[in-house]
Amino acid sequence: MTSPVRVRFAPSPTGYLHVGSAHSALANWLFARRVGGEFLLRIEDTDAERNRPELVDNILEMLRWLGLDWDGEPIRQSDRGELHLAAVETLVAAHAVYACDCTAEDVQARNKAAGGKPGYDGFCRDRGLEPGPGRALRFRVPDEGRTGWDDLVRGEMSFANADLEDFVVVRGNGKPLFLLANAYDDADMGITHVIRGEDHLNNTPKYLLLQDALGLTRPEAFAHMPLLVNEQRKKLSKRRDDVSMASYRDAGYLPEAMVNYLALLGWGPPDGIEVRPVSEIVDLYRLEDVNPSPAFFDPKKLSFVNAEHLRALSTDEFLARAEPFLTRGVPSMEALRVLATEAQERVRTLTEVEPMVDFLVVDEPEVDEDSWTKAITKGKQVPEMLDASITRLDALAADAWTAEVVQEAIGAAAIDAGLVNAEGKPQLSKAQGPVRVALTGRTVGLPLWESIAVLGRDRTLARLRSTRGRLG
RNA sequence: GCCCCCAUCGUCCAGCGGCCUAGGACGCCUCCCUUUCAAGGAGGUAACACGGGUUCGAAUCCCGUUGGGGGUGCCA
Repeated sequence: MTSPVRVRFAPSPTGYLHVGSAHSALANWLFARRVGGEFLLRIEDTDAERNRPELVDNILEMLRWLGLDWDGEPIRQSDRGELHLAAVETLVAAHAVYACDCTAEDVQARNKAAGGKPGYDGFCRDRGLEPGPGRALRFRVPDEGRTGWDDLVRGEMSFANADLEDFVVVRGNGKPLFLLANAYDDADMGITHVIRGEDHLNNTPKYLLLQDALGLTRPEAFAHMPLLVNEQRKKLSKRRDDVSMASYRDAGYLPEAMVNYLALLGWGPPDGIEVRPVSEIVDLYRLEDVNPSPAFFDPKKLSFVNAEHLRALSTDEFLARAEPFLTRGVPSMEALRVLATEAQERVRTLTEVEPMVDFLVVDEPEVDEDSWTKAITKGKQVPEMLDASITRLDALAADAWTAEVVQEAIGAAAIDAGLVNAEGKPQLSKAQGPVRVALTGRTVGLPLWESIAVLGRDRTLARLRSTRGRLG
């Protein structure tokens, strides 16, 4: 009987949660949820210099937003200092580490003299220095043999010990380093599968050697996830790529769409259906099926996936999600509901809802210059069309103001204005241009008749007259 | 430099020795539908990096080359 699965996401609060870390977190979460294991959170905040506590809040907030719920309380690595120190004692007692007082400059100078090879040269290995202030502790890496592991994504992996340098485990100030804290905590917390980014691949043999030296149980397996890269094929970096999760949330992306898209990076469902509920992805996702090559984070496809999820929402749900993005005012729910399904079909992000419905809440529509040029300045029979529209619509009773009636009126106006085709039918395509710009300020938007119906008789006529007035 | 990883359309994924004249998706292009824009429908564009093996047979296995990336901290 194998032990129950337990995985962890171990972010370091040195930056906001970005799509790359979220991708790793997701792989952990999907794995744990499918097999009924535990998904733990461990904040790796041992570097006091670079830690920003407020970033922990951001990381937790974004994980919650994505729906990647974790089990138990987040563990702070900084609370585990004593355990790490005890582990250091074990290493010292076992002679697995030795003291070293070389400075980085010393090492570099010797390397230069020796032919320019970077890395530690083992200078202090046999000097028998006593551990003490200012002296780092280095791990005595075996000269021979290989250290390997089972990698769910990449198969059997192994490194020659001879290629590993004697890495530092404890700083000169007595503070244990990431490698030690990480390897120790994973074992101590009973982590069975270590799922992380490929950038940790080179750390893994050191990690394993450390656990061996401490007499700890190694994880059953690892999974080194493909890196997410930008269009230059470089690892996504928070510095140059603006990939913070919060910025996507604020740009109107749905968390389920983000999760869906992230899952598609390095993996594809067996039935080829890419856009689907997260619950289905939980059932289908397999680390064994993850493609090990780096994947480009494609905003265009994210956009498509988001649009699909947006359309799958019920009207009420769509409105609820869109509401926080209506910063210029929220039209009445009755008004919104009429246009909601139309808007839902057209937007790719929630931020795109506002420009489609803001004509309902502003006093005067903001006129888009290009739209004005296109439909008014360069339009045909514009004054005639506006005049005819005003006449026809003004003739309608307020209680007969429906999309159907409005459509008929505009059609009649088009005929009045001479906008007819060979068969004498109104050219609605041309006729609606000036009217749309007069009412919404733009040439593109939601279906006009419905928009007019919702805008109401008074405002519609007022805007048409105002625009007609501008033409002189 | 050294170590390591990766290598199928522009992008993501499928393919795990014959079903491949390589499939799906995004993007892009054309057409249809149409009150604008979308959505939808129908088409189209486009890839196995290269060279050696292994095999009756290779996109699939092995080796090399090339290319890309990651690591190489008393950061995580």
